[in-house]
Amino acid sequence: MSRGNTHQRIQDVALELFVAQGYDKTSLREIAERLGVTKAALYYHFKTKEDILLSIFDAANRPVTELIEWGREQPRTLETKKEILRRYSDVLHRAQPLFRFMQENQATIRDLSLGDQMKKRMLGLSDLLVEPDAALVDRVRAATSLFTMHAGTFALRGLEDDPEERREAVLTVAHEMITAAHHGE
Amino acid sequence: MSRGNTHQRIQDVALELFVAQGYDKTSLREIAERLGVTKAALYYHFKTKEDILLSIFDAANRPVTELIEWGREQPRTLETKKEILRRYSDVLHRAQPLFRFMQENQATIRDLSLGDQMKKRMLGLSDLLVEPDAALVDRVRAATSLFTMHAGTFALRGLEDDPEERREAVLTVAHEMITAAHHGE
Amino acid sequence: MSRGNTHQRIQDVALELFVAQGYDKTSLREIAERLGVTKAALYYHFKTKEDILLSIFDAANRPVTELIEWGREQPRTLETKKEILRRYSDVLHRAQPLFRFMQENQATIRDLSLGDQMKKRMLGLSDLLVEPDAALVDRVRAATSLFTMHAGTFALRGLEDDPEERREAVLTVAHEMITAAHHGE
Amino acid sequence: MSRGNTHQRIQDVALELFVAQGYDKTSLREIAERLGVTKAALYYHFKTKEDILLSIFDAANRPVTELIEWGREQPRTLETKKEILRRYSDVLHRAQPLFRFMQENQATIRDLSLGDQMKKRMLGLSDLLVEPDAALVDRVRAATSLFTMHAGTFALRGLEDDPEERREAVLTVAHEMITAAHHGE
DNA sequence: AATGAATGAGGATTCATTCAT
DNA sequence: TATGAATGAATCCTCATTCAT
Repeated sequence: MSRGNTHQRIQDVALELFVAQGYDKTSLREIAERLGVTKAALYYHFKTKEDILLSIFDAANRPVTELIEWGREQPRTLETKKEILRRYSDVLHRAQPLFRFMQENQATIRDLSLGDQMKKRMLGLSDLLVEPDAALVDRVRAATSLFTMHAGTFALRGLEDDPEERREAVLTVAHEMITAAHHGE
Repeated sequence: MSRGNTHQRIQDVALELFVAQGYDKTSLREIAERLGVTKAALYYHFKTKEDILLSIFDAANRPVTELIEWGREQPRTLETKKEILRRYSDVLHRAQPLFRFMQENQATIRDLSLGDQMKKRMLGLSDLLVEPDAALVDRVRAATSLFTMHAGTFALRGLEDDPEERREAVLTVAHEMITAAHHGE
Repeated sequence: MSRGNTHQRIQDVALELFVAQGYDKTSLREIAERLGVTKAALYYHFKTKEDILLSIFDAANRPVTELIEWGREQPRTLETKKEILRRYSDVLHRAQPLFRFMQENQATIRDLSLGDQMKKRMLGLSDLLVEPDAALVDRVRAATSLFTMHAGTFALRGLEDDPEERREAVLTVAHEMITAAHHGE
Repeated sequence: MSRGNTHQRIQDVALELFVAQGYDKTSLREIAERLGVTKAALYYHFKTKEDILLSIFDAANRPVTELIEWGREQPRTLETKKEILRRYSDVLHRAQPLFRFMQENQATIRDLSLGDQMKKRMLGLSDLLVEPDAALVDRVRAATSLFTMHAGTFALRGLEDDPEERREAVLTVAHEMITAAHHGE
């Protein structure tokens, strides 16, 4: 029953606590206690606290990477762009906790090497949505279509609706933005 | 010239460091050292570390409060809404460091009583931009117009342009969103 | 009664424990407990554990530095060399614990920046005792005269005598060596 | 080819690291990693960390024991004493790393039961070089002749010469000391 | 002959905070 | 208006060691 799943469990509990309290305010003691293991056990599985976080990221980042790769092979039509946003919406919703964590702990992430990784990923996505030499307004539109989806997933929880409905609304707005950006070109 | 302005200087240095490294990773020792005073001196001026942060917020929040109050007295026309976004853009740019800090330290802010304050402020603004019973899409549009401006101020720094130009582009896009939201109603 | 003498007391107790158990095996907890203070108190007075050690060295190294300076201004006669050894013997006996510590913790000292310091000091002394271009045997003799005194102070405690007598015997032998080295030149 | 020689390899790597970094600062993890095995594997071959060190000593100590035994059977002439120093020089140079380790980690060795062992060995050697009831100066001379050789092997590396030449010079000086001690009797 | 998983004890260090002066 | 001295609690991390497999 202890078949290498401790590794997993650490990641799960860690993410849970990181999301609930922030990375800095979550101590390894806490993680260990929740798991019913010693702090030292964590260090058997991960070299550092940062390492735990990185490993979680790696797992959750794969879908985004795949999405970017997929996008690169598509024709750069409006329909493609919409599909990308659709898929990104999916990814976001599937790994909600992680993305919420990223949104709320930017300061921490910045100095954790993750900063660059994330920036690159975002730029990679952006590049699929507008030509780099597009008009400034259009580039803002494209970026905004992405941000809308992030914001819509985490920050708009005030609009206490059926989450699925909200998700669709957000996607609609994002599509509008990308459509405008596309025609601007 | 050093008459009671230590209070000020503490706030300034603190904000600077909070922005640069995050709240959690900034220690009182650091702040004190930069100022050439003792940690204990900080405690003469502020009751706790959190207090320093709160005092900074209070100062920077007044403009937003004023904006909301002003908005409440205006007719709810599209032109008013645009003006609100224009003014909010101003506020954002004038207090950039603080808002950037808020953006990057959401996790910290959340448990610091500031969370609620901020949420209320955002909702206050939102309420000026859409009726609470508007269609979901329109509410998303309104929220997005605000988020766009936040994102545009901090996160879009990759689009290395003349900042003034960028600010205008962002405002343009925000205006588009609020216009759409307004007509949807 | 708490007049800045804690700094002193820390150095004293630390040296005592470092000598008795070695640097690595002496924990800050131990030092603090012996002093009836908190570990944190140590950190108020010294930046790191290494810092405590360094501060002790600085204090004890001054006499050696002075001796070297004095030696540089003397004529390079045999009598001068003997006087140097005599004075060095004094220094050694006055700061016995520290020198014993150095002798027994060379491995530790090596990576603690102290290594170089010590090497330089020994070479400085050596240079007063032989010309750098003297015959190899004579250089060995000079070096040995110094080592004899170190060994004689700490390692020869087996020869359970009156320490003062032993010290004189050691000095005699050292003098013989330096005499031989001097005539060899 | 990997038949039971792991035992050996552990000793080799351990000594190498002990010499390079000191006993305390060398962890079993490090040793294991260098060997490409698990820490647990070390425990298959040795009961404790200390055990590894002891086993290394045992191997290297035999020659000294043999030298002492040989010395006991010889007539106590000056020539014998010189020969003992000559042979000791050999032993020292053959097991340089180990002896260097002992020199630099005396503090550690002291509490590791090795302390007594070493002390006895040194006294055993000493006893071959002077009568226990000789004049104090002569006993100091004898002890010094031994220390010279230790110092000459490790600490005099500053005198960057041909090592073989240096070794001879050191032996010459040691011989002088023992000669003086012999005639003093 | 060796591994994978874990532990318990302890290490140095940092932090926000307090209080007498 | 500040400082000097100190604390208590917590932090991340490392280590030698164990044991079932």
